[in-house]
Amino acid sequence: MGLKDQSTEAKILNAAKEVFMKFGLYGARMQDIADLAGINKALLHYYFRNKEKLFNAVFESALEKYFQQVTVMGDTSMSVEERLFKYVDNVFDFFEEYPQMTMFIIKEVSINPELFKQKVSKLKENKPFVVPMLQQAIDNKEIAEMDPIVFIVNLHSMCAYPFLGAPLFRGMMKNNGYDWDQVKKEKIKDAVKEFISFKLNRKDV
Amino acid sequence: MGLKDQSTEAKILNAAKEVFMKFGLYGARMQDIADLAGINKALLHYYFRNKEKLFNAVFESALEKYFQQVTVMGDTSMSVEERLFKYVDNVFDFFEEYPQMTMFIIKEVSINPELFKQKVSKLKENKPFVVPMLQQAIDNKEIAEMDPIVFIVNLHSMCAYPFLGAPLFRGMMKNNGYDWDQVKKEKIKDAVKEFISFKLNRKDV
DNA sequence: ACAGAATTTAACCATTTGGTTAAACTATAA
DNA sequence: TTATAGTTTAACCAAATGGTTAAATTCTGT
Repeated sequence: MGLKDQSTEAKILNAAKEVFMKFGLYGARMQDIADLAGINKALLHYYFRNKEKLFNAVFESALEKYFQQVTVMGDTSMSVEERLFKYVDNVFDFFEEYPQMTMFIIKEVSINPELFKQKVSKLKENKPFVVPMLQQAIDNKEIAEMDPIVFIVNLHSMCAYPFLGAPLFRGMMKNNGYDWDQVKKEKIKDAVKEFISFKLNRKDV
Repeated sequence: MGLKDQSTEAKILNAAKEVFMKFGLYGARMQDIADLAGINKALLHYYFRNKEKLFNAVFESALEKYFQQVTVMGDTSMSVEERLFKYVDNVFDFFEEYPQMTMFIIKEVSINPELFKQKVSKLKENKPFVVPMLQQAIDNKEIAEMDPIVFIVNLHSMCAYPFLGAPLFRGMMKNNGYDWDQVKKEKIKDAVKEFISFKLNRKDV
């Protein structure tokens, strides 16, 4: 590609991201993407030969961003608890910025599981995943006994679902006089951290 | 409608449910629904005049089933903890049977928030929602102090996300030699119940 | 048996959709 | 200036898609 053509290609990718995330591969319309990018269809096909290629570009970028931000946990100088707190902060920041991305990835992988096999393999390789860190801390008696997989899934659930289910929660709470996005921002994260402390420090097993 | 024509209409609805849940309103193809139901397009339009009407039938039925099963909690003869355990059992059963339904409802409401306003109002009216029960138990000092909304959202997150994110979890765990659906079935529910006990019984606040 | 309703089908139709083409415009480097 | 590569557009095209029509078949009660 050229040098200063940042603009048009970026506009296309941003528009495509928005439309694909909302409607998925089959539901998305190339015309809508072109309109949103402020160009016409032919130019769209000039940059990305077809729908599939454009979708792949969007999906890969989404997946990369997702795994990049959702596996970061601070450095080894911190305690396990601090690192998990940091992890939660990262996950929340990510969902705040890209609330639809998780849903998008899940949906598309669910429709076409091949996507996962093809795209994720290369990403996960060199990532310091959370589970080994926990297992090591457990072995060292730094933290309480637990199943690290179950724990990390619980943790991730408590972070992710408030954003995924936001359209429902918003509707349900509005009727009861609550503002869901307010509750989410102010209270959920604290509750998650409380859960972490509980699980790491409990003495009985 | 007729009397014994259960069959065709039911076949259509089942097929439509499957296709709409997978691809959403815009992504779904009427031809695919007809094929899956084993009939042709014209018959499809004979039963449901158009795509929108068919979608509404599916969506309403999904929403109804969802709220029906996800608000049931056993009777008042049980303790709060028992009722919440029962609630978790119900939620798990529901997700086991209709793993895609939550995602479907969230997605469609997210695309068209009007859907929620229109369809949910009538359903939520006469349902004994979880929050008031908790608030009352807190007031009576039966259970520990807590924010019932945050609690119920945490709880629901821990139940729902393992099913919603299953396509991702499956992929990620398979590489590490775990079987996600096994883990989910055997361990997650127990962890959720443990969480309930922790929150209800803790003395420090 | 038979009239009328419900059910089913094949053949169509108009619009939408993904994609192409060829021509025009713009920057740029020699 | 001018040849060249990169960029943009309007006009098209074939296939897919939602939807219709009219005729044929099956079911129903009388």
